[in-house]
Amino acid sequence: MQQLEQDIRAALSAAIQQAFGVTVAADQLVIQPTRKEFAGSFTLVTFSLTKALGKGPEQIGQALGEWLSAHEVRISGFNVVKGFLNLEVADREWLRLFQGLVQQPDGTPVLTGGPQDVVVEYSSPNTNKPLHLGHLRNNFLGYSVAEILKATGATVTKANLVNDRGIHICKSMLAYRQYGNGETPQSAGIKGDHLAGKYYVLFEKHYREQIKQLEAEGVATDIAKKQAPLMLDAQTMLQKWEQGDEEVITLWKQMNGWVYEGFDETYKTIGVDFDQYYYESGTYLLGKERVEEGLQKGVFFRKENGSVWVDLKEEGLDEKLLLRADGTSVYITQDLGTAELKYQDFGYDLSVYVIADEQNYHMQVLKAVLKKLDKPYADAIHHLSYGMVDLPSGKMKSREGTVVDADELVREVVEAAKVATLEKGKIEGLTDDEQAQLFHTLGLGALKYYLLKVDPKKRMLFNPEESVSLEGHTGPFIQYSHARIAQLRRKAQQLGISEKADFLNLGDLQKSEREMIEELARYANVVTEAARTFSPAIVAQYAYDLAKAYNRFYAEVQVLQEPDEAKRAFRVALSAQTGRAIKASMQLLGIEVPERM
RNA sequence: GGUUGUAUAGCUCAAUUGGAUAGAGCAUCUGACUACGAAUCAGAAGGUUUAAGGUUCGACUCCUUAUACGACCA
Repeated sequence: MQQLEQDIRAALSAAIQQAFGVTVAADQLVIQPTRKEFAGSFTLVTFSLTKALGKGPEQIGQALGEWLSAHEVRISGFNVVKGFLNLEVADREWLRLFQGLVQQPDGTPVLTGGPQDVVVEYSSPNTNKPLHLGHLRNNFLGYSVAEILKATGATVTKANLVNDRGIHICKSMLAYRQYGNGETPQSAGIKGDHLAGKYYVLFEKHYREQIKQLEAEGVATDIAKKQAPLMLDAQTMLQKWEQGDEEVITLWKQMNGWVYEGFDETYKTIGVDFDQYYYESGTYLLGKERVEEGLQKGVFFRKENGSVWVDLKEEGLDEKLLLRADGTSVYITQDLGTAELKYQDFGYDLSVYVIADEQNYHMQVLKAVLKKLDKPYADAIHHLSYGMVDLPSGKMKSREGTVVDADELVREVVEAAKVATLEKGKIEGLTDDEQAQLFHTLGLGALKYYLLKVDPKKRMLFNPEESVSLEGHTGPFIQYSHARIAQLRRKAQQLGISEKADFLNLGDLQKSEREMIEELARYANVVTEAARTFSPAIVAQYAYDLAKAYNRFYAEVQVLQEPDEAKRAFRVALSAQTGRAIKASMQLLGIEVPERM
């Protein structure tokens, strides 16, 4: 397709030279896909040529159309509508293109000339509570972007930076020590991450009670928040942690260990993985070294109280704190360390951070600080900034208990898929294990597709009912098309129908056949664009377009009943190729496709 | 207060980056299973693209101002 467009551009450029004696570079021409309501596949916008050629847009279209029809065999027809020259590509050319696609092995990279060594950091949870809906968007985005970049031939490392230290973890630990009675995930029968979360909630509850009590005693709210005994205890615990207090460290290791087991289970269930883990406890010291480096280079400065700052006013940002007066690190300190470590480990030419857009400013600062330090990898950093997920009831707020838990949500979507699938009654003959696997594939397919089809940059609304829907613009709609193709191929095999034939001499194509080939031919463009813009939504839209086009084709023409042997083989092959394309696209989204459903 | 993002059909989202009559899904209405899987397909209806100006042959897209909602920085 890309090649075909290049050829058409070149031909148009030549046509302009011949017909008007003016030179216009091929890549300057404005070419776009022809809109559905007109005949043709490629459209030249001739408005932009009127000045250079000194003729009206319609006149130009007519002249170029005639020249191409006469001189370019691949153009079988044309029509001019106002300033648009619509070009029809010969069916034989489409078939040639199709044959090329069929012969391409699965997993052939789409070379884009983009970055080759990439690190994608995503998920990056705190260890004081379990994953929620917002994390799911992050995880699905990160996994998918990594897969998309891989599809362009890049070597991609998926990294997870675990925020395993800080005041929030101490809160869970403190509450556990006070109220836990030695409970463990095993003894309580709950996942480790949920157990930690339980004590975090417990801390918040008692903490709030203490604040209320202080307020009742006449203490001002902001002071009460700082002076509540639980908060003081948590801060003491954090200091002890930084000093390496044995008891605190032991408890910290124990609780984090539980949390990691819980996370691993969730990651496995939702089908994401990581090649490399980083822990903030292991990078914040390295970050402090970077701060020291900046002081020595004279790009950072120390205030009277001993705190370290960087002046980013020239970059359009403010002064930014890098290290507290007491020498303890802040978030950005650790990020400086992690960036350095990642570069040491992988020497990337692109480092993607999948982080919500509430941290846009923070990420700008990080990049600016690394530039101040003259780090070679500063420009390779890309913040994949995604919008937060809202509920119909508004923002998710842990304080108000409106957070949608990831594990629970996954259970619900799988259950919904199970109910719907059993209702359809099309899966007789599958074992219990196979059925369970299928429900999981469908439920997760629905959820992932729902979260990935929206442009990452945009804030999105999570509607629970729509997220488990199996009809319309959904994951299961696409999965269904794949299952139907798989069924068709099984039948074709039973009937001894070959998928191989000489496609080039089939004669005229049906409209739905031609459209199907055009869709299939777009794949490389789609991957290129998705990689360039870090947008799985583009792939999601494409997978839907494929399924939609196939369903139309399927309704309009007969495949197995087609009397002409060559056409029959072609349609089976077209179906098979569509199945491959759907599977490949969905894989880029991290979504499995079933053989039946 | 400063910086920044968003605003498209009743609802949720698109619009190939400045091109044709702004497209899908859901919801509503109509039609298609004794044809290869109806989780499907075909069709109807639904829009002053928040508002007002501006640039352009041409604006949902770019510029200015205003309004609403969000995020961040104090």
